[in-house]
Amino acid sequence: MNNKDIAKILYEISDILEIQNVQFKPRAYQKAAMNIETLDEELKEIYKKGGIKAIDALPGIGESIAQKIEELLKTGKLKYYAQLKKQFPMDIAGLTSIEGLGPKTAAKLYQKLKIKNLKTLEAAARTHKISKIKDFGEKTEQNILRGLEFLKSSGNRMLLSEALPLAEKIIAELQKVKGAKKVVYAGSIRRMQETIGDIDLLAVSDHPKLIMDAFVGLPEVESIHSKGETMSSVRLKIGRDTDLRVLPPKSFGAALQYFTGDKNHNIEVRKIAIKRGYKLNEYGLWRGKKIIACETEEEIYKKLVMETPPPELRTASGEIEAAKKNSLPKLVGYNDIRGDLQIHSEQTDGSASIEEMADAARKMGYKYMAITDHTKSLAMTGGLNEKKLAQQGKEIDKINKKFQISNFKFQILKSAEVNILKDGSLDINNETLAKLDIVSAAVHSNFKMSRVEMTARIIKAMQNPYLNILFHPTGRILGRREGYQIDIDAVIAAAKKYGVALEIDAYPNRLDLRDEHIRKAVEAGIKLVIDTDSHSPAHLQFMKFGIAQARRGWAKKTDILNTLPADKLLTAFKNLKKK
DNA sequence: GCCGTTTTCGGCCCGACTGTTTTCAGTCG
Repeated sequence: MNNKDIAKILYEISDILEIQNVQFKPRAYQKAAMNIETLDEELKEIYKKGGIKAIDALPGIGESIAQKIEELLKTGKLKYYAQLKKQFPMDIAGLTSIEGLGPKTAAKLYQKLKIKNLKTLEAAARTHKISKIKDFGEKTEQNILRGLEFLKSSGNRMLLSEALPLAEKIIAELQKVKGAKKVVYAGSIRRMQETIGDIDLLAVSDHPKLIMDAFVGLPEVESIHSKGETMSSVRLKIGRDTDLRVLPPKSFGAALQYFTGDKNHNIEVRKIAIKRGYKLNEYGLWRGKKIIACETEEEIYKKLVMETPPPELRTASGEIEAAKKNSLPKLVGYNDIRGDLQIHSEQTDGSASIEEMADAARKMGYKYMAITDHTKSLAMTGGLNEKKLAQQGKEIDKINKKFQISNFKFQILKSAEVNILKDGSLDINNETLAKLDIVSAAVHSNFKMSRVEMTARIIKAMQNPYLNILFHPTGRILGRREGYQIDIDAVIAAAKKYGVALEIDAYPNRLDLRDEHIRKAVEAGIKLVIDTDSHSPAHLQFMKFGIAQARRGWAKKTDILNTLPADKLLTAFKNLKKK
């Protein structure tokens, strides 16, 4: 029984308690489930080490839920859950994945029509049995059928790199509407989360109706979920939902605050407001019937006696406590990066020449970049061997000389994405590695090793005296694969011991390290780099996603080595090795 | 059922929109 299984059961208990109109408990179970999902250690392990006490100590989990987890870990079953399930034996998670269908509706459908899952739901909707139940009608039935179609056609969430340009395009169209003073994105896009469910937009306008009409009439819109004076929700043709809120100009800051933080952040902030005798909603911070702050986010947070957390941090994971103590970190900025340390050329699997990539990097305002082609054991990319790496080095020397003559103040660093073999050795000899400016390495094969073996393999590679950076340390690909099993704490400890920096790979479907790993690395005091893993000039633009990832991991400028000028960067790598 | 800068007891975030009915429950973010 792993964390996912346990969380799923707790979510289901929450839903059933919700159906039974139990007060407060649903939220408690939901919170516990959410916290369990984000743990990076298995409850099984935590229990083995610290027993029920250690489980009880986890946030959102108290005596009662801890006991239930213990029962699940020991027996694989939970009596309390089985009892609840007897009354409501339907697939609640499946049924409630339909937009607009919640646990209570699922319960009614079960009680009236014995609907247990999506299959029986569809059959009932198609034969018009649903519209005949009391409290249900024609529209509800249609909405259920539409929801079923949507589920069949859509995948999970979209990448930030897909959502951001789409949001920007819609914003550009809405800004043309008469009376539109401001249109911005909020929600998970403003937090720069790695994946996005819905797009949340905010507009400020004195003519809300005009902008709402324009919004639901956009060519990208497929259908309208709801349309009101201040809020509308649509489904786009690409199968994604977008919500727009229109507010009076004065409420802009309050609305931005309200619609940026995730649910947990907002709950926490509103609690603080209540404690201080206020009420906080999307129109402002209220004392009684009087608004005392609303125009900017800063004045609202200030009235609550705290700093304004950067949007990327607003997930109730410590930023509120830090903001109260004025101890929020000064995060690495979107303009702090001076060079990109993972770039591929056409000599392996890139699409452009070294010089073309360098031109693109200079246009980004960088002072340097590293060419990191694959090495020989990655046969499918035509990986370079020792001889070809030496040749590439000579070519780089020539281009650098040319740049010097043109007074470009830009340097190409010699590097490589060296393969870590199954036994943890590198596939390029040390003599050749010694001649590179920076040595980076990554795992590209044998992904399915056990956690113990994979961790040992990577740590062995980190012991190589020439290794400077471990690229995309977990190997995960968003929407495709989990990543290999590693003990991230052990890898971080090894990074510290052997003077190796860890990469934050900015490629939109990698974003590897993950935010919580970055945070651990920062706390452990190890150094990081942010690279794009570019295979074409256009990919260099991905840097902002890597920086966002670093920010969500609480990384400061000083934690990120490629915020340094080239000479200091190379010295920093050397110094890491001396320790 | 959880939690603690009001608290080991008494609180627990907030509002808009829909659908189906006539005043609101359910859902969503």
